[in-house]
Amino acid sequence: MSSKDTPAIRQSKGGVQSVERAFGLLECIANSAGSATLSHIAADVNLPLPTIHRLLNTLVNLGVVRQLPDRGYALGPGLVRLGDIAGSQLGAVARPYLRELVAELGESANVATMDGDMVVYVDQVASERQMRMFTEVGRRAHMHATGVGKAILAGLESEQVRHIAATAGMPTPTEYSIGTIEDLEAELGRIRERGYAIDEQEQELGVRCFAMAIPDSPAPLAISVSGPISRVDQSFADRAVPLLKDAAARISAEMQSGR
Amino acid sequence: MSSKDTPAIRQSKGGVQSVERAFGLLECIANSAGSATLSHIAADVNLPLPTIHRLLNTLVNLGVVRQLPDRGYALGPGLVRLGDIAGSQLGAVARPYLRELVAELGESANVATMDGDMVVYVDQVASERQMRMFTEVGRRAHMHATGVGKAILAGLESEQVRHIAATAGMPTPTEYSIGTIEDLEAELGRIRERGYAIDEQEQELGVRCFAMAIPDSPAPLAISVSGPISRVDQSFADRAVPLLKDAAARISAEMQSGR
DNA sequence: TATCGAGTTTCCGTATTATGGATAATAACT
DNA sequence: AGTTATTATCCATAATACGGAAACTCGATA
Repeated sequence: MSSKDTPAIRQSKGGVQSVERAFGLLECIANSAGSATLSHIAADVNLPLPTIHRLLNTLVNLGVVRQLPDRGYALGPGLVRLGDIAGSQLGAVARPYLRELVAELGESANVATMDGDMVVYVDQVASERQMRMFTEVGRRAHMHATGVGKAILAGLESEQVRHIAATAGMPTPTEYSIGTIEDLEAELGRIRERGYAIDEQEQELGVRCFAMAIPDSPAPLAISVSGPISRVDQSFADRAVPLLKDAAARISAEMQSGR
Repeated sequence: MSSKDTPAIRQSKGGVQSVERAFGLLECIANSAGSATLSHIAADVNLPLPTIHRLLNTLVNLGVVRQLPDRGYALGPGLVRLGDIAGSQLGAVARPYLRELVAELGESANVATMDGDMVVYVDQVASERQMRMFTEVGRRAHMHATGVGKAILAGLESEQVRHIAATAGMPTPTEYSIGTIEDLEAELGRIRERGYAIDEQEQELGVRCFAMAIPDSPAPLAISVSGPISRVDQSFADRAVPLLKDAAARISAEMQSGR
């Protein structure tokens, strides 16, 4: 698991050193499932102990890191709050359009963004149906195995796609999931051609999903509608695709205008 | 809305200045719904423009802040990731105990923490039932209107409770919700006496919930089980309360030991 | 229970690093 | 086009974070 890839701490030219280091520590703790001890952290990031200790103290005072009774460090509730707000703000623009989609199509709609090498669902409007698709907000999933993920990947360079697949791996949650880079690239080609992605029971058996990337968004973003294959069929697609396209364009426009 | 309370940026003795400032900026952006412009931020936190600009640049490079086409700043996807991990790590300790609760009681179980003046659900184990309680992980709710919230409030000072109620407000989602500080304090008294909180259709009609705070946890934490009033009745309570109590104690113990 | 050692925390002189006034560039407004 | 408000860049200054060394704490071992 712990690959050599640990990028230590990236020092960009005009950046504030201590801030970059602080987030490096957060990343490090995030990667060490549960808690991380001071020396454990010191082994990952390449910094002297006193420096790490001082930074961590600052973060503890800020509430973004908490120190356990055994002196280990873990991410704190302050981050939950910020992350939650960040997610809702990302999703806020899309929310009304998702509502429209749900109202017109009767199936759940989602927005997701790419973070690192995975997709994170940032908002969802659930359908009123009894049996409905449910995706936890904040949930992370592999890009190649989701509609939104593939839609986003289709907008990236081939090189970047390969890098993502390499670092995140390509597990196959179902027998329909894409398992090789070759298959993925072929699929991305089809997506670029037709303008939207289909998740054909690749994430979960019995679930079909139509997804589309938001063009020119500040952060990579995609929307989708999904539901059981019995309801989400060809005639559903005929209705859904134009609506998705329209929604994506309007969300994009609203994002450009800044507000 | 914009009260004088803006604490600017707290400079604690042994803290790293730039890191504290950086998180001050994040807080500021979080409070300004949507985007915040450079000068808008400068008005809130009391810092010269170049300093803010440099810090923001650093944060943008780190991916925790994104800059919109209109040059406004908003929280970025990096925070979604960190917040998500922070939440799941907080919940990770509780997860196995939640599973036990669900297995024994057949209803959904939750963990929530307090962040600022609201509760945030950090994890949930859903029951297998068709009709089940569903709470989105990461969702925030008012303290006074939820079982977990009231359980946490019952462990705080009266003064702090009043402060929270004042800042967050006391909306009443249902006709059963608590609407005044007086009623809330009386209810908290009852909770302290009996040792657990009941949410009696206060959050959503038809839903009853039993909640208990985790004693001596590093961050305020509470667990709960909830379901439709038809199933979650007195006999359910008789079975649930001892189990809740036991689970809370064991989670507490595990948290103390650090791991 | 005494001794040891890994891991953690505090101290403080140093120079590296962030700082912010001044200025230039850019966008918004009239 | 002229003007103002806002944002971005420079760079000399000293304040700030830095990290070597040493004290301390805790847990393990004899």
